Amino acid sequence: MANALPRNADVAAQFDLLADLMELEGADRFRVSSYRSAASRIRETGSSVAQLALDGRAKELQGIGKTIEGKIVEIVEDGEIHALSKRKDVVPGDVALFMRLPGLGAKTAARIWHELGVTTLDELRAAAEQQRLRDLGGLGAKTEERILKALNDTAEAEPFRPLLGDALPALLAVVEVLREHPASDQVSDAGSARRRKETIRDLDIIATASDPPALIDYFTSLRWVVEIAAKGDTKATVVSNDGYRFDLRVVPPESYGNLLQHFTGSKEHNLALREAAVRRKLSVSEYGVTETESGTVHTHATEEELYRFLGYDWIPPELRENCGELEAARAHELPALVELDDIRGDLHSHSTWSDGKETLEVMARAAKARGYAYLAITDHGERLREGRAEEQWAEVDALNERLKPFRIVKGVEVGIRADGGLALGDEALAGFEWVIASLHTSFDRNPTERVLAAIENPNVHMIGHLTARKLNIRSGADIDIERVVEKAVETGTFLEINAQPNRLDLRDTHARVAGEAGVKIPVSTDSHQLSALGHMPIGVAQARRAWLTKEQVLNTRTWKQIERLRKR
DNA sequence: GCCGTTTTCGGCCCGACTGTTTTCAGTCG
Repeated sequence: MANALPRNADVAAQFDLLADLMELEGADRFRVSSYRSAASRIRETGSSVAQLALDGRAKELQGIGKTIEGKIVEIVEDGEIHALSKRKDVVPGDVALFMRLPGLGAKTAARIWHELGVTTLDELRAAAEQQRLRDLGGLGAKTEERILKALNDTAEAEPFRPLLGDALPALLAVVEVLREHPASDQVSDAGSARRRKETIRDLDIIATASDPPALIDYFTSLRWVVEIAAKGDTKATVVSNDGYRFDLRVVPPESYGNLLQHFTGSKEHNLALREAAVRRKLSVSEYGVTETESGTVHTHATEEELYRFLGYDWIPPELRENCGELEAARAHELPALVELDDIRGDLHSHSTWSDGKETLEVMARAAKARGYAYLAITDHGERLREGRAEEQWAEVDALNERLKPFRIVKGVEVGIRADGGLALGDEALAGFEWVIASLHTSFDRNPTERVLAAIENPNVHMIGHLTARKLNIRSGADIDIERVVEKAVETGTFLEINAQPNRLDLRDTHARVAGEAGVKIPVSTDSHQLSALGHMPIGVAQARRAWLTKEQVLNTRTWKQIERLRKR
């Protein structure tokens, strides 16, 4: 196997660090922000940016030009950006960490370093404790306190971000409750949760109201509120008993569109939107759009009006990541994204025949009650040896007779072993109607090669949760998405979006690469219990973030249609 | 350093908050 190329996340980290070090040196702020925006573009790109740079094609990405492409090649060839290696020799290691402390930026960090000679976090703590920071003009007691608090918080820092699948139902429930209050008019979720990003920090709500203080009062007195972090006439922040921070902003109805758009983000989307507007002599803010020359301010009651005023079609929140949606919206070429109602069945689930909590019948009836036409039961192949598969099929046949026209599909999920083989032999697999192959172990052992071998197996219809990542727990196998997608297209193998809240795997960027290449993508829940069937909406949201249409999502079809698309 | 429906040069989002200040720089989202 060839030397693995650096991952996008590692490439991005080098540019972020380079930006930090240059900012500490007082470099031109636009150069610094170029590196930052390149880092974020690299992080959000599905395919290997290192490979793109080697092919001379990284320049095609927004915000990456000749210079940065060259620096990516330096990473591939020498392990590190040359300019970064050079600066690391100049700037003491911890000084860049000063900047990570909240409220402490490059300017202050550089002054602490240069004027006090403080170069480590320990020295910084000592300087704050000994009240030496206030010797610097512009810094006072408050700053010292804040730094000490930040240093203590960092010690127990958890990188944990709540999962969309956990937080979204809570958010939507609060939106619903606020909608029902007599003082409210329009209420919407906003922020990264509205964009259905896989993890979130705060839960944002935007509302208009006939009586804003009444709505704020109601919001802060809901029974699950355990802390009111802030409360004013138009804005409040509360913490719920399950630890989520909810932010409610009540805004004037005439600029509801402007504010909802602003607070939905993303930052990158808004930045690009505003830069494009500036070129046309318009200044966009959360309060409206100002004509720079005349000073005339236009407000918009809806997002549709705002986007139309700026020359765009309305952009679904899931697409607002500055990954081509603005250009597409201007050209009226946005895709018609798949919707939850398009889903006709679930192709990945477990029962008590393996590690599921519910019987086959309970799972099937629940799927039927959701309005599905079919459910693939895909218990682990390791548990269906020695005649147990045939026993399960007899039960399936009997149930199908009773539940028709609903259909339980005779499926199986087989592990891809460390040696690249599958947990069941070809003869056993051939008996199933629907075969999923998934990585469950040894994620570091040639994961791409093993997945490619599974894809080449004529009995395997779909690869489950491609990277096997677990959000907040492990980053998942380092899969060469390009090669996997190419092989999947060639063989007619499907690549799943697994809707489990801590998987969402394919991730959005990988699913987009796969979809563009022509892979059909099933969205499935991998349910091990009844409630998990309810994760379909976040799986569909993930598909929407990947720009997928109904046509590109496999299980918007009847089972008969899927049978015809399935490889032989 | 990037980028172009006024530009291959000369620009580069916008506003709120904070702390330390008498008018603003730095930081943040």
